[in-house]
Amino acid sequence: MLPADSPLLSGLNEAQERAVTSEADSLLIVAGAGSGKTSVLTRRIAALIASKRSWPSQILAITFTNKAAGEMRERVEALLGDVAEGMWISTFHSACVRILRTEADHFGYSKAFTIYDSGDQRALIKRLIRDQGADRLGLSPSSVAAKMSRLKNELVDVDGYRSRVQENDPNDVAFFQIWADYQAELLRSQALDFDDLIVTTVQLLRAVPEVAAQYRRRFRHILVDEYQDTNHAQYALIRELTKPVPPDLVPEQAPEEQKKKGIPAASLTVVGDSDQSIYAFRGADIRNIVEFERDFPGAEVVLLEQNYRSTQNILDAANAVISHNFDRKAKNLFSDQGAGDPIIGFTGYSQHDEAQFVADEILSLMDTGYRYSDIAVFYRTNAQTRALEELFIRQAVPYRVIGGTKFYERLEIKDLLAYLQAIANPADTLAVRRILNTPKRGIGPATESALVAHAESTGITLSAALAEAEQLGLGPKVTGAMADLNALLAEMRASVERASAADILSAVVDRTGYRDILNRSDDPQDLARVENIDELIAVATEFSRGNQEAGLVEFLTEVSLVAAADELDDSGGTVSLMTLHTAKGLEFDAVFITGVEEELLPHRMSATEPGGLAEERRLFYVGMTRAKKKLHLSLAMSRATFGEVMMSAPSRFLQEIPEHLIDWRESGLPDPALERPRPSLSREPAPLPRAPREKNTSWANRVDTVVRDNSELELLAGDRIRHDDFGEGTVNAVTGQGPKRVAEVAFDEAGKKRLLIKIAPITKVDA
DNA sequence: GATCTGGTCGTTTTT
DNA sequence: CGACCAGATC
Repeated sequence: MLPADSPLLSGLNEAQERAVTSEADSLLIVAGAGSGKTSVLTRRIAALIASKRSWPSQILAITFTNKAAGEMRERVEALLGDVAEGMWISTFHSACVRILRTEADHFGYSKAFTIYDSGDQRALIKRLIRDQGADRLGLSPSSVAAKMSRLKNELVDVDGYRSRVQENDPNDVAFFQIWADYQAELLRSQALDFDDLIVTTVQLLRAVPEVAAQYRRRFRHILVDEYQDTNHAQYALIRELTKPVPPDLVPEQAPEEQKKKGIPAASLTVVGDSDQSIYAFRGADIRNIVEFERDFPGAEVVLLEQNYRSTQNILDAANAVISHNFDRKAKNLFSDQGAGDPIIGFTGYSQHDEAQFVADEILSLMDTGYRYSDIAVFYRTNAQTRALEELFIRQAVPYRVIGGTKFYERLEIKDLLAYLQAIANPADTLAVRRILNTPKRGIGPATESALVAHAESTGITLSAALAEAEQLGLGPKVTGAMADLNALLAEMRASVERASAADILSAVVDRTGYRDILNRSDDPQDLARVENIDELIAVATEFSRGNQEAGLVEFLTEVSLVAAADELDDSGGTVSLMTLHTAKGLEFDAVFITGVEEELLPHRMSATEPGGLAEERRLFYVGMTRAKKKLHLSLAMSRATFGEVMMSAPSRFLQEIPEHLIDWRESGLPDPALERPRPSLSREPAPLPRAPREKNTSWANRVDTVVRDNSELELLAGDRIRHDDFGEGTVNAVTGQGPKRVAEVAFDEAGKKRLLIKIAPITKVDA
């Protein structure tokens, strides 16, 4: 028991206090958006330790991202000091990797197994499809990957699927064969894909009772965040870990009483909100949370409804939207922060116009004391970043795209990581294949085939075949190239035990000449690649410094499992751009949700899926509830996709928000004759965009195809300039250096803008 | 074996 | 419109 005046309880409301102190064996915390869930979870962990109900090492907490795990650890440490040392706080995937590396010999894998990301997976499946000639059947890598993933999430493995194959469906037969080959290849390469990490852990716990007993005995308190987004395999994992240990499996060194009576099941706390379930497409099963009380009889349920994040206007709008999902438990978030500002709505003519609105609003937020890092822009699909980025660059809005084309997916990064993987795990066929001729050393497809054939016929790994390259009887040049590569790999492997990941990486970059080759290139893209390589080395150096005892394998694990949200950098002065999915669990003072249009949000693809519309609505709800003070909803009347301009209609979700909560803004009209858009579908037509304010010339944001370079243009505060789109204005200030010089201009009609001078379509006007 | 080019295809969402 | 791939050419 905690004393009533414990600092762990200070400032909590009654429900939160119950959630922190409950001693129930199973506890479900239904935590509405912004209800202080993270705080409750960290205090609950701290309370378990402070009240001596648990040692830190007996705690396993599962979070959705590595970043959330890191923050939770810090907060527990802030409450208790470094007793938090032995706790496991991590994502499902990281926890599984940790178990699997420790127990590798129980399932025939090396501790240094490779984790294949979706790119690796795709490449492998593609090769297998081609080998089988199954491409003509309409089997695409993505469809095969999706089907495999779906089955794995349901804990169906290749053997289990064998009896379910539709023999009269050639498609299914081919799929089965590809899947079987895929798993065989992964085993041969000592590799696991993302889904395998969970599945294999479940299988391990089920197959080896001694191992299961060991973890059940260790983890006495298990806490799972974002429980509404767990899939069946993750659910099964939790179930396995929360089973009691029978007396005969209690280890020798355990206390007498445990050996006599066995060890009871661990306590389980799950936190979730079915209104925020947005991952059904990757197997998340909302039933896991809905049926928690049935699965864990006697469970205590705590409902957190008070919101500490947003103003009441934002909550009213969000509540109104989500209430249109039937089949949900009624829940109404409330706040004591007052109504706050109205939500701002905007209808643009194009995505460029919409982007201009976002940029303008960001600028005016900055004037009222916001920092860039307080602001986020959300969208449904990654493709929507283009228009935003284009404009942000031109108008010098510092931004960062979270997720998107991930750093670790870039060609040069994948290449170098493949070296590291091949060094750590010589069996990794995919990695060895990738580096065979990267950088170019004259080992082409023919040589590769010969090498693979040699490996397969003699039953050795591709790495081992490389060491026997002279037996292939190829030309001296190719043979020499293979011998050189082999020597490099052998030398690096010999150093794995003593050298850090950063040292090995640097050695690879130097010895392969990878950087030198890029430096000699005249392609400007290659310059960026060199920078990426240096950044990778910096990441590795930082990792090695922060984790003294960790080596190459640990580094590779870390980079394999980074989540999009992990990239978030809240110290930096940048606006964050991300998908609505990535936004889950985050909060910002000011939020922009863009592209609130039919076909986009809800996305057209969701229309055909059962429950698709409801999930899109939850997605919109998640986005809205990220905002603390300012919420902006914007759309474009037309949107160019595939180079074709399509008209778009306002999202039906806008209809669901009470009119008085939104203050609609209006873009300048390019053509007064043009009918104004009405963000309303049927029912009462909402009196949306009102009459235009003053004449506003800021609509068009045409991409300038003329190569412009104003680097030499000298500008000073007070100068008058003319801009192709915005007309004339006065320069208020010039900041920045060289190509990054920025002019702050007050335009006579278009208002205040920031412009990247180098590329701005401006000329000086004589006063 | 490397590079170029024309054609195809595609956009949900992610660990 | 642009990324990516397969086949043709040097």
